Parts: sequence; C-alpha cells; structure tokens
Amino acid sequence: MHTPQSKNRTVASRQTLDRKAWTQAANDVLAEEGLAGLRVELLAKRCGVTKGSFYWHFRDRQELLDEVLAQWKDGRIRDVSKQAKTEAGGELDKLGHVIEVYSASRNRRGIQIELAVRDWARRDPKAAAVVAEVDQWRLKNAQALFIASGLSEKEAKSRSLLLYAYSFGLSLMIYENFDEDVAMLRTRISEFISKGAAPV
Amino acid sequence: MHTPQSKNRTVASRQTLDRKAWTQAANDVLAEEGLAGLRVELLAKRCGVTKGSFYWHFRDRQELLDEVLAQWKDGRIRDVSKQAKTEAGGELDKLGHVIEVYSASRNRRGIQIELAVRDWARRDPKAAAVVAEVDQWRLKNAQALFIASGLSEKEAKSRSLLLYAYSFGLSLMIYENFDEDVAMLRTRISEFISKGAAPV
DNA sequence: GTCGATCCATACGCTATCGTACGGATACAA
DNA sequence: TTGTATCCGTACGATAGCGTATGGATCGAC
Repeated sequence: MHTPQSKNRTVASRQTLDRKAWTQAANDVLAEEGLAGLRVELLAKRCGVTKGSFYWHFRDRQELLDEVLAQWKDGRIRDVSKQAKTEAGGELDKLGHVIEVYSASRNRRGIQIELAVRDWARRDPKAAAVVAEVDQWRLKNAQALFIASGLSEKEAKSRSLLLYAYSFGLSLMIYENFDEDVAMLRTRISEFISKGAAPV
Repeated sequence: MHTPQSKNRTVASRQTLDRKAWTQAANDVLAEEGLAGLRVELLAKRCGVTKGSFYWHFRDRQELLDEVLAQWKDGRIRDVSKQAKTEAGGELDKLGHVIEVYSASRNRRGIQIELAVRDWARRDPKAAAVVAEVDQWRLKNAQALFIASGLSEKEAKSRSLLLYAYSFGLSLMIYENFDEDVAMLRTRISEFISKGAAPV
C-alpha cells in the first residue's frame, strides 16, 4: 500500500516511461482527437505522469510531432514493402486486401490516424512531404499489382489512384442510411475497381 | 484623413458588419485553417474590428459555428437540387460535372471547406448529422443519374458512392509526382466511373 | 552508505483565447 | 438639439497551454 514510486501511476508504468510509450500514447490521441487534441499536459495525464516527464524525454512538443510523423511514415512504407514481398499470384486478392485494410470497420484506429495525418498535411509542409512519399510508395505498389493482372501502365496508374482515393474518401462519408446493405455496395465497388467489371 | 469611423477599418467595412459578413469570413478561415483556426479574435482582426463587435452579433463562438454549419448544409443541398433540375439528357455529362466540381484545381475553396467540415464531423455529432444529410442528397441525386444512364438500382448506388468517395479522397492525396500527366489519369478515372468502361 | 545519474513533480512566467462589463461613437428620429 | 438604438472599442477576469527552473525520489556503482 505504499510501495516505492506508487503515487498516481498505473501498474503498467512501474517501469519509467520511454519515448516509445509517449509516441504510442500520442498516436492514440491523434486518432481520437486529431492533431489539435495532441497537447502536452493532456498526454502526460494520459500516461499517468506530469509534463515534467515529457520535457525530460522531448525537447518540446514539436519534437514529439516529428517523431510521430517519422514513425508513421516508416510504418506505412514497411507495410507496403511487406505486402509487396509476399509471393506473387493472386494480385487481385491483394488489391482487394488493400481496400479492406483501409476499411473503417476493419481498421478504425489506422484509418483515424490516416485521416488525422492527411489533415495535418494540409497545413504543415513536413507532414505533406511525408504523405507525398507514402502515397508514392503505395501507388507504385498498387500499380505493379494492376500491371501484373494485365493492365497497361497508364490504366494501372489510374486504377491505383482510384483505389486509394476511394478508400480514404469513403472514410470521410456518412452513408450508412443510403442502403440497407452498404457492405454489399462496398463489395461491388471493390470488384469494380480491381477487376474493372462493368455490371449493370 | 480623419473621416468619421476611420480607424482600422477597410473601405469595404464602412457599412457596419452584419452576420453575413461574419459567416463569410468564417468560411474563409475554415477553408484555410480548419475548425481549430476559427478563433473569435483572429476573425475579428480579419474583419477589421475587435471582438466587441463579434459578441454583439453572436451570443458566443458556438452560435457562429452553428450558423456556418447550417449555411453549408443549405448551400450544398441547394447545389444538388439545382443540378437535378437542369433539364434531363446528358446524364453522363452531369456525372462528369460532379467530379469536376470537387476537383481541387477547379474549386479549391469549396474543397477545403468540404474537408474541414468532414474533419469537424469526426468529433462533433451536429456536424456529423449535417454531413450525413448532405451525403444522402448527393448520393440519391447521383444514383438517379446513373439509373437514367441505364444502370440497375444497386449498381447505381455503388457507382454513386464510388464517385463521391473518390472525389473527396483525391483531395486528401498528394500524387502529383506519380505521373507526368496526372490530369490524364483523372480523366481516365472519371470515364471509368461514369461510363464503366474497362480499358486495358 | 555515499554519490551521481535517471526520471519525475511542482511552481512559475508567458501567451492565447473565451466571454463579460461598460463606455464611446454614430446615426436617425422627434 | 436631444435622446435612443445600434454598433463597436477597451479593459478585465478566467482558463488552458507551452516551456523553464528547480528540487525530490529512486536506483545502481563503488
């Protein structure tokens, strides 16, 4: 009932915090509240410490933001590379998988961070540069998949851009009451983009 | 050099400000800075007055936000209705026009506000309700166009959702260096969505 | 046990922002 | 001219957030 360093800390934080714990928490906040919600003292409270701890690990708020951004970039590029390396065959499945990964129902936290970072990029050149690079990687990867499934280079590029723009844009819309079976709508769209079918 | 009420005001604001002038300026700020940048005193400075004026016209900041939101909703629904009323024929052209309206190059300010409102809707239920209603109108209108061009109801719904999600999502991406002619990519996509063509 | 390094709490100054109180200026009517 | 309603400026209090300064607590090395 009075073990050392037990004051307002959770059991998990018996170990002293490191940068990773801070950026982890920062990502949670970014997903839930967006960049504007990422404030030092609130983040500290969330970690069960005060900002005295924060300013020991980070020079200032900007340094945390830079690190969050850098981690996001590395993670996304790693994701693309990983997916590209899985043995060939089933390119269409892979394209469908891309859509699924960016589906709000499957990966809510990832999508929320994605949108927060892109909103961030609208006003911060550093974030914009990161988004540009990630987009480049993703688009090139998707393009390769479309080419492997028989499309020309230009058409593969178009379809890749459509694929990602659709995925992100869908997360911005509120369309649940547009149909009783929106999942079916999404499936149709996924087929349409990846296979190019034009059903009636 | 000392006409009455000439202190820090622009010529345009010789007339005293009204609510419309405030919401107009608020929309500008919303487009440029997002919701978080919409602060009373900055807005007042932008209008060439102090916040004393603001709090005469509005009870508080929230009242302004509510009005901005309501105006956005009415404007968007009016746009849809207007487009629906233009005489029939050329449904495909109309669908292409929808994409163009939401193209960042054609309508930067409109897109910026669109994105700001949708980001707003991620955390504010009132904004979410407005977005839901606007999406409903737009989707139903696009669905009618697709049906008029020969698609089934379900396929028309799918294609409408794709159309709008793509349009919004494209504004979130930074893809200018993906190809030397991104305009061509967009044209291909536009054709693909509206006509359902599946070129190689 | 002492000492230094690590990690955090507390207190402080500073700025930005919201909202209020109140007084001043202008215009129009009587 | 005088009064009143409209519209705005100024001053104030309150809070939140950033960053700094400084001391306290814990732990391992010796």
